[in-house]
Amino acid sequence: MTDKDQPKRSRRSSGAITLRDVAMIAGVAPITASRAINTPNQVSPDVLRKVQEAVQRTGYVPNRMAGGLASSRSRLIAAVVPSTVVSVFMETIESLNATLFDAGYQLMLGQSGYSAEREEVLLEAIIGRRPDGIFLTGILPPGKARTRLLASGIPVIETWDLTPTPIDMLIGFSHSDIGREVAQFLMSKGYKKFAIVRAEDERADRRTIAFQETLAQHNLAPALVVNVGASRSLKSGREAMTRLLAEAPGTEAVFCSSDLLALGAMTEARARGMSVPDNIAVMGFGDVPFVADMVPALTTVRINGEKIGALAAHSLMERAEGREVSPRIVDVGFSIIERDSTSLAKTLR
Amino acid sequence: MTDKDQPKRSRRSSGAITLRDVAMIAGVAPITASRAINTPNQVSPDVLRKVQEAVQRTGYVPNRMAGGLASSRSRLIAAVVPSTVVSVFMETIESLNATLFDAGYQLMLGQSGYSAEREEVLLEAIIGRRPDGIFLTGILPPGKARTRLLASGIPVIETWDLTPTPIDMLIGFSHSDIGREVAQFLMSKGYKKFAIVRAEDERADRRTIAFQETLAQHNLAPALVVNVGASRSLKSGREAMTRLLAEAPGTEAVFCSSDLLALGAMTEARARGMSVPDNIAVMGFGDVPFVADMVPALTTVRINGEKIGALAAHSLMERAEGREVSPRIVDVGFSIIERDSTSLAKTLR
DNA sequence: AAACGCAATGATAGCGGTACCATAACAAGA
DNA sequence: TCTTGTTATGGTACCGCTATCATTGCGTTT
Repeated sequence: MTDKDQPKRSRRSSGAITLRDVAMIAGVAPITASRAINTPNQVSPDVLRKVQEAVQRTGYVPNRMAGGLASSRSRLIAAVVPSTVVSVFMETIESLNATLFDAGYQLMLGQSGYSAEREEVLLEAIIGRRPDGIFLTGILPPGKARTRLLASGIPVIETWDLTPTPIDMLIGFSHSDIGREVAQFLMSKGYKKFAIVRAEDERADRRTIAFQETLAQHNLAPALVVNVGASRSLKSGREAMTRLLAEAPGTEAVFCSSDLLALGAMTEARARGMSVPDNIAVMGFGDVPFVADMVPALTTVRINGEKIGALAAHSLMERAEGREVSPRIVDVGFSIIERDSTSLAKTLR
Repeated sequence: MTDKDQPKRSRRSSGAITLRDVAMIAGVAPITASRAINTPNQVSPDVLRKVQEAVQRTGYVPNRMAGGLASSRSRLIAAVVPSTVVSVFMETIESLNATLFDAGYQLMLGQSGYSAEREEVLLEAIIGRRPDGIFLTGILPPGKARTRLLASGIPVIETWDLTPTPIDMLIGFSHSDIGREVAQFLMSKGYKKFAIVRAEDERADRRTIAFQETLAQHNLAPALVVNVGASRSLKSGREAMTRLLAEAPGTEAVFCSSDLLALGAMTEARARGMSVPDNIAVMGFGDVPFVADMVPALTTVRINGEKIGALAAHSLMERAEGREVSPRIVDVGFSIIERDSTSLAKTLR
């Protein structure tokens, strides 16, 4: 009796409670039950109560795949990050996800793994889900993936960078500005001999170039650049510092591509009996939460990842609901957080 | 002409290329085109070629919502994490996602934010998407959410803990074992006066209890326990160390609930002119990548998060494809990684 | 030659919702 | 009293794909 008491259910059915079941129990048409659930103020209080009771009793959970198919609104937003373990990106994802969730959207997560090839397959998989919006960490260079995305008509938001020609929307900041302002900041502290520890990354490239240009404008020698490749680990920072001290022992200040690299540089300096900042100043990028409380506290560049996430969520939802967003390009800027790792070295005072 | 040349397309259509379009161009029935795409060896080489050409020309991307609805297989896996910025969890998510993606599955990410209430809403939203599987960080206590999940019939995998009564499947390790073995390890190094720095968390609780029991079995005084509440930041670690040194100045070794807390404890100790491990030993939990290369390198408990993620992915996919998984409960264990922060203190030698 | 098996293709009917249009009941304005 | 408008409800036809069950054609078997 328990197994066969619903003879009308086709063998294709998933077996779960459907809107039809709820409607039947409530004694209304399926479409009315749908309205009671989605737009309660369009139905009479009596119907509302009956439907809610039926939902309670059955434990009905609407099938969003079906709803999405019927309405061409998936209430799904896709986000692409290079890696999920880099917390500087995940701060943004966390706030993106939280904002979306509160508005009834779900987040799909994709990892591009810093590879263009993988990113293309990923984007195809994403488009197949028909998300209402796509969040990209970084900007998408011209190519097949970009064309696909453009053709899909899905709202896209690129982040973490600035370009005059985004696919659609953009929330970011200028890496050139950062390079320039960091150089100016360090010069203003009295340093004159610089080094840069950087990862192999197009954005780090632009920061480096702007940094060097600024030095040149002030007639200072170019900074020694140590490229650590794809690795952004603390260990790479230590190795970079080792190379740096060998090649340019007189370096007074080091600008690192990430806080972790900076932490590595500081660790190596200390391991060699040097003091930060008394013998060498170190500056990071990202303002990972814990660098504020280390000794010495790290001077770094802070990006408001939370703001990027929340703004992106709102923009995407606006577009998903058919409204236009303006401006399409938002520069959220950055701030240099001055802490103890860049006090003017005693020996130079 | 460009706007009106498809008079048969209903105004409800999303306007995208559909399987029907591809089939028409290839000159076959929609169902044949579907087979050419999904099970190519079921069609003739001639049909296969024509369909592939049509897909190429149109840039067709199958609508997985429709496919999922028709087949009751969404090829979607949902993962729930307390927070996305805690890299110890994200290491698992990264490998889970990578494994799933290679097999054609997508990942949906939800943040429970350590709150039971929010988790319940989240699970309802997840069930609405009809994922083929659900990955949970931690185990779900009895309650409404657990009942719902059980009723949904969706394969569930709980992780990061061990219990004889999982909802469905479980991949984890024993926190009691950790507490015991860490105590034994530290005792074997010659330490006798201990402290524990812990977050407010049921799992930390079990580690603490086992730790204390082990001390008691060896007739040692119980460890001083400093509870830092919900915060797992470096700053909390520093504050905890401050309290600890005030309340139990003779402490020889500290076991911290996370690597970040351990890092904070070490920072504070150093800031007070103490040496780790010469004056006090510190041990962490999690083996975050960078603690191996700090000075001193941190002794910690390593969980193979990557393995948990990959195993979970395979188990969930097995179940999604209708096969059984055994055993249902897997203990992946843990390892104590001995580094420099727990060498026997000089003063005790 | 009849019967059978098998591979390739197609027709049909959903999956579980919502958009769109129709209808009924009743209040308000002319 | 007769429109007209408004509110609440329902009927129908899809959304874009796949499960299921034909059908066709052709080589094999006996």
